Amino acid sequence: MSKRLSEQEEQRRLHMEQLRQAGIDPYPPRCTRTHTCAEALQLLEGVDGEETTSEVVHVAGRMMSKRVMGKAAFGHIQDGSGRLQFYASVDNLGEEEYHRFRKLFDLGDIIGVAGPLFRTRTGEPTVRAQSITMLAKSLHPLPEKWHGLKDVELRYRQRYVDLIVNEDVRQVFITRTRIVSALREFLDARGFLEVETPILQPIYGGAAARPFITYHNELEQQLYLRISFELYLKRLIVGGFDKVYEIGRDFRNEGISFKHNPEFTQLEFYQAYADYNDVMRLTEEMIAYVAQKVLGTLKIVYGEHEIDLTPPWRRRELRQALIEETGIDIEAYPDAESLYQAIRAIGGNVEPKATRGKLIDSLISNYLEPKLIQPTFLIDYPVEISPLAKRKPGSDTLAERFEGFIGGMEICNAFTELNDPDDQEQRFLEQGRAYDAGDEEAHRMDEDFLTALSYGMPPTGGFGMGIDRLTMLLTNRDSIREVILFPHLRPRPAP
RNA sequence: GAGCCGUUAGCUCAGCCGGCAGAGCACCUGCCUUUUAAGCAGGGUGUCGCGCGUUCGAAUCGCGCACGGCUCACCA
Repeated sequence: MSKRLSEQEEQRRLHMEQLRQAGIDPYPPRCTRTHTCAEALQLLEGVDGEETTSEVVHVAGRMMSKRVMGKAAFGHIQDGSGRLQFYASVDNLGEEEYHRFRKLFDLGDIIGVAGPLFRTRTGEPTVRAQSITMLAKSLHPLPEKWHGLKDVELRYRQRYVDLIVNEDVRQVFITRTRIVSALREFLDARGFLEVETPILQPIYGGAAARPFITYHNELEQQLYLRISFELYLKRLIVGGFDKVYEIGRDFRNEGISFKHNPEFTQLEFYQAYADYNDVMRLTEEMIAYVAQKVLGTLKIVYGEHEIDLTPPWRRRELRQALIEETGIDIEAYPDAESLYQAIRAIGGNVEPKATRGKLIDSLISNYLEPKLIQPTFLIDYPVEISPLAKRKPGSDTLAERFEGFIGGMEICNAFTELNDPDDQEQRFLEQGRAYDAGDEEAHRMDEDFLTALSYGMPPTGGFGMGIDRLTMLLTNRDSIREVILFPHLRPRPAP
């Protein structure tokens, strides 16, 4: 511990030492707490004037302010329920305890305050402290009380400090938890069974992404962190669970951006005897339910937009939407080369060696996605970029797939699941050829999954949604890092 | 991966056509028994991200590096 301490850190360590010399443990094992700050405030509800309640409350929390006026002082403590003012004075505490508080208790310390409640002459509910105890000494000064902590890097690296001083950040993460709860409520109420499937998988699949690779020593086996839950949840549909869902973490070894984190939280659900039309209806109902439950409204503000989540949402055929927005009819360009030329002709900047599927995807993300502010389902995607979706009846080229967009972001992806094992095998083989041709994100062959399908999977509708992005929408945040408690950053450089 | 911007006190930020390191909050000393961004008087506590260079002299100019942010690429 040769780390240089700042003046303020030295000061706090000195205060801690002085407490010890006075026989006070700066980190006592137990404390007395009878009320949270919010519960204490409730006690004064309906009590008029400066009347003092006779009941003594023991509250505890982090000291966030301290205003000393000679022989008396005010301060606030903050716990998980809120803030509460306390009043300390020589009269109530006695000389020794008052001066100990005044000199040795610093902003940020976790303290306990006990005493009756009263209102100050400005009406603020306040604990008249009969005792103030140290519960945990804080050895670092808190960020500035008025501007809070703004440095984005510090906010992410030391999220706990961010949470202490930035109330709006706290609220975002409380909202996030409520969103997840509301999703569970919605699905549980409809008979969905929540399950847990492997995170370590021998073959990754269910999405197009590069995986994280790891290794099990005992099994002498290479394993992948899952990029989706899809293939395992479908095995459960084969097994006879007609409605299943999972909420958990996916891992994709890809770039980081305002809407991408290497690990992110996904909801997937699968419903037997349903198709993508059923799933669309369920989706808009589910999002509306969550917004109503968490925000109390279906009209949300996202950046400069007001978004109305009221069902039904607009359905647009992907092909038609692309014609409207780019003039390009993808059906007229059956191969990568001709589509590439068409995109170049409208001034698009695309990779020359991209596959046709990737070209279509870049059209979607460059020309459609940013414009899809109000909730919209883009429906009927090309089969070649939908290797797990069932073909649309009467079409060789389209699959029964939709993606939901809100606020210019892709929120979810769903389809009528492909349950024909032979067709699925052919799709895997095509994907395998793409992989061999250099597409690292092409889907891998999964024999075990094919075996499962060959036992017979009922017609099924499936759905996947990024919960982080949904949280961004419902909390009006413009970066995924603002809704992930501990986003990934490069290691802090050595000092 | 590329371009642009940023990194100065514990925090929020000035200073940047080279010339003594600054403010507010926080902190320290003193005063103050109903304050709440308490107040009054005094005190600057610093590896100006790191390294190299230019210069009589670098927080300031140049180059390199690190970390972060934004945009783009990538992410069906």
